Amino acid sequence: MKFREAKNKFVQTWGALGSQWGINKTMAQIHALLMVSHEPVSMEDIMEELQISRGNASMNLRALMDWGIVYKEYKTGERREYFTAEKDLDELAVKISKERSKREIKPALKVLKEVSSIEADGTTEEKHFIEQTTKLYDFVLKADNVLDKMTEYKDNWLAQILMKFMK
Amino acid sequence: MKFREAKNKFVQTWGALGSQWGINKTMAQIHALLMVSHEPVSMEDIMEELQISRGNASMNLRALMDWGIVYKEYKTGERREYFTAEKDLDELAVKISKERSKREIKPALKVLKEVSSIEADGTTEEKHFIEQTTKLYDFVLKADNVLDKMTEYKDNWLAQILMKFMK
DNA sequence: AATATATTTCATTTTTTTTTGAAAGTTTAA
DNA sequence: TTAAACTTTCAAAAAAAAATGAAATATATT
Repeated sequence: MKFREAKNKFVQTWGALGSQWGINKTMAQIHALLMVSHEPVSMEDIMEELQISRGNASMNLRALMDWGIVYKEYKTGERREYFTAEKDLDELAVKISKERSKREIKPALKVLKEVSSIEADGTTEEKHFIEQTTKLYDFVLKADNVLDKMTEYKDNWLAQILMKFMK
Repeated sequence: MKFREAKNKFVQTWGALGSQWGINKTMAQIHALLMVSHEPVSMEDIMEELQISRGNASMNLRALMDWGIVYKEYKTGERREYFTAEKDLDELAVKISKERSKREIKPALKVLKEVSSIEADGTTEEKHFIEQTTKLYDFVLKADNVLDKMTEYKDNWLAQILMKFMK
């Protein structure tokens, strides 16, 4: 396999993986492209490589920057904007975790709290509903916290030991 | 908030959360419905509650069973089939993790291995590509393993300590 | 200020994903 | 074997999501 082929395969695979996890294909592909680029890439280059429109490139780059995993760069003497991806994978994981927690998990937790707090009228049906949604709330909260701590302490000694332990 | 309203809100929220994570809305809604039902539910009931077609219900129930998080049950003397969800949340998490790993992470790892194994020709561009995809491979592999171990030992002493530590 | 270069926005189109529903298939029982 | 009760399948339709492209906007240069 040659470089061009490998690069293309990587971009396609990363795009497909994104789709499966609820991230739009092009957004994941742009990210993939920037991740393996050794120097900043212009919007023109991205459009060319991925064969996508200007509007599409613009919108997905904006989304990636909102996620905090792609940065804009300016080259002196050039008007054109360039882009780079966060290349530190620990940092990338932290940012993705934080964003997904903020955008999706936290709001879901709020709803779980609400619906598990209704007054029980005594029927088995309602009691079971409350019990189950309460358990779910506790579980999701715990998972969210573990993830938070794992990313927070990603490179301190405790985490290192834990990681080794778990290998 | 009354029971009916709360139940509906929960089902809608779970459906939306599913969408955001690449699981089709109806599939997540059926799962939500079964999770909070104190007794087995028939396909007829699911169609009625979620206002969906027979084909849709059938296909998504099949998918949920393929994931191993919904079970079929037979009531003696009845021909109709009933369904229940896995209600143990630890077990649920384990099954979802395992399936996603098998279906999505493992194949992605295979590709990462491939593309990071091309012959470098010496250009900075190619060297950077190989370096970055290799790092990504190692990272994804490590994350996949940590998740695997976490779910495997979910209720043994070591995990308990780790969990406490991380709280 | 006028021009040139570049980016963003968003109504419309295209693509992808999901849903429907009716025919085919299966199972149980008389 | 036939019929009744129920489930699955899948081509077609509908809905949802993503992409396009041209006008509007922004920014730098002369």
